[in-house]
Amino acid sequence: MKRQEASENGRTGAVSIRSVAERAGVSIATVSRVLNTPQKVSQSTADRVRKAIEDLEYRPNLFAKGLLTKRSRVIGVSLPDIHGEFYSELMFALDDRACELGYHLLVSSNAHRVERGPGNGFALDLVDGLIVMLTERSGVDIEGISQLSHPAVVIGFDEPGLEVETIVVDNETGARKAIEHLLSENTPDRCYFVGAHRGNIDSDERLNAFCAALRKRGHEPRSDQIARREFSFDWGWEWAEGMIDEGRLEDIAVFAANDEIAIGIANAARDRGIEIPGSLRIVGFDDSRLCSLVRPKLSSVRMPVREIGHAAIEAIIRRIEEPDSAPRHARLATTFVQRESSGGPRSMG
Amino acid sequence: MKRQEASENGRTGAVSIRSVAERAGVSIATVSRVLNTPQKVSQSTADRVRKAIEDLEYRPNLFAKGLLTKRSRVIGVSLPDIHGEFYSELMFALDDRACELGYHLLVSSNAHRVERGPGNGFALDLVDGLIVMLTERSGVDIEGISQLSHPAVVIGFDEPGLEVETIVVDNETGARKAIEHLLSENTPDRCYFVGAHRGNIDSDERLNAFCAALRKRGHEPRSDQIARREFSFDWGWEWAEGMIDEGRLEDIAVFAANDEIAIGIANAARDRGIEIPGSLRIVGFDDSRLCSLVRPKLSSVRMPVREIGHAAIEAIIRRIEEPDSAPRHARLATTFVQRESSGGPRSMG
DNA sequence: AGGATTTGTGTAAGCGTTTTCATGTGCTAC
DNA sequence: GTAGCACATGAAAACGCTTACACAAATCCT
Repeated sequence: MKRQEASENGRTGAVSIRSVAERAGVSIATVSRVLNTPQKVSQSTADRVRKAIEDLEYRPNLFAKGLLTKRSRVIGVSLPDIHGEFYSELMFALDDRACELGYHLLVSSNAHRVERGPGNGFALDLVDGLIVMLTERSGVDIEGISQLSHPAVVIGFDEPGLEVETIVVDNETGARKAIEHLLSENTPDRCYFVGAHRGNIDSDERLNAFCAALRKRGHEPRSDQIARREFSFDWGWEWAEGMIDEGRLEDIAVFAANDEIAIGIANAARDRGIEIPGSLRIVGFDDSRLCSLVRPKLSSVRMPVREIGHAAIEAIIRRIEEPDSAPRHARLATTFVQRESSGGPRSMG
Repeated sequence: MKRQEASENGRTGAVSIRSVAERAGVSIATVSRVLNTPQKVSQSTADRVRKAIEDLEYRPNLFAKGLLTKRSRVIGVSLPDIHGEFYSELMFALDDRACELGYHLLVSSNAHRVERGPGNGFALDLVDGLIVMLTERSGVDIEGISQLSHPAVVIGFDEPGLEVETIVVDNETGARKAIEHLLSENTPDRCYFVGAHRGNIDSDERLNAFCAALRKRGHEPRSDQIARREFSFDWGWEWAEGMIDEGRLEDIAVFAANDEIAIGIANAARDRGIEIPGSLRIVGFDDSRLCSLVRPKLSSVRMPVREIGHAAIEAIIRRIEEPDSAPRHARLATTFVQRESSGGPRSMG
């Protein structure tokens, strides 16, 4: 209705700070102050200005503002090629907290675009800071990230003495609990690890926990107890088929590096009449929604996804607003969630 | 190393178009032309300027640029509270195409923030256009959306004579195929619909297709053949339990409005020893990854998620770049994917 | 060959803000 | 009374870029 009211100012149709100033009978400086430092403006003037702002439906031009302040209240988010529940949960968590704190999210899943170089993609220069999630150890370019002209927070990768803020998940805690649970009924030589390819940070850490637990029981893991390829249902299935063909998928325990692998294995086992958890005990990882959807319900290790998201936003905002504070390094715990697929003493959820 | 080279220009440390101009011995206008309209610049000058740009690692300030051009190459995306595979697939599709076309995504899942009003959230003024996805018929505020000062594209809602560009899924095509498939072995009076609450656009459309198919067979759907609550595993489960208690979950067919509901029903059935697809035939909707993970594999109707994403980006960019073109209205087909849970003649996937 | 055109470049006027500095007003304090 | 001060406001200078306009040099036409 009163949209795009022609400003007395003439020229451009858009309503600018100038139109507001004229309507309120003050200078543009005062309008600006009402918006940014109201305490510097008398009550009566402020009211008049606010009225004008409302009448005109004035909204400050963010480009002009950004030009001066070098701030956009936009956070760049670069996620790896992860799918499903994890992705959406993380995004919601990021978005949640960002909104709460008055920031916005500029996302690019195509992580490669973090690279700089004029002309190219990531509107790197629009954002106030960058959240980068990593899953692979290789091609990390942590150096590059920490030398960006913007503050950055890295999710998923940590290393002593890193200059950027980091947030990692402590795969070890939950994994150990899970494996010990398996070891309560299976001997170490009958426990298996099925994960993603070497180089995947999480898979590797989970494997480390696996090996450590076995060694603690005095058993050096044999190479055939460890299988690695990818985080997929098919890989789990295929591995299980192989094991079954060799008659080795019985009376063992499997620690899968994620839920999809675990379910692949479980499905193959069931199709071949192997009882879970009777003959085959399985634990997955991620505690995705899948766990309660499949039968038997899958024991798993919970990732604190929401917490990661919240922490990442808080971290990046801290770095944006207090660039000189020392970068922190957070480590969030994982927790074992026992369900049906691993049998054992107390059963829940 | 050569980061933040002090510009001969003095003042600010950052490298601006001015530093480049000085280094290349040209005016800033020429630098700008090299970047934006190279054909207006002689080859030799252009080379010199490009060299300077490279040396200085110059990157144009997007705020200044936006201030003039009123363009940011950023697209706002507002998604409803959807989770899981669908969300991530859609985001990837959007991101993919957006990147390809040189745009970026500013997302806000908290859709409410589309509302305008000064001071508040959505960096509405930074974006060149807006993609809004809707799932509920109520509170649509389509008017509001079409009156925004930016071009907009609506996903999921269409209505004759709408001023905004729209992209919807044709629930009907796939749904009809699915129901006809069920009707090939079950009589219309033994077919059930389990969906989300009235008002959810997709659930309602799927229900319509369900009713239409039954009527075409000369059967007016009884109210007990239709159950609605929400898109959740638990709802499916609960509904199935109720049916089982009344001894009515046998020798029937169920068309669930999404996969989660379907799986809830299937799990409840299996726990109670009802054979699928022997005694109970089920079809879900969405063709999510879940379908192949559960046993029996779930027949479903595929949503063209990638296509939606791509179409949305292309649409919004068209509206941004040719604001005067007539808004289009796309309707993307859904397709029935037969698996195990619905039995029937040919079995695949 | 001389004017008309084209081509390449520079000058300068903004774009809509924030912010420094100067100015003016009305106080308090001597 | 007037020096001193706090407070509210305005004028104007940036911020880094695009682009209309002006102008010189090179190119074209008859």
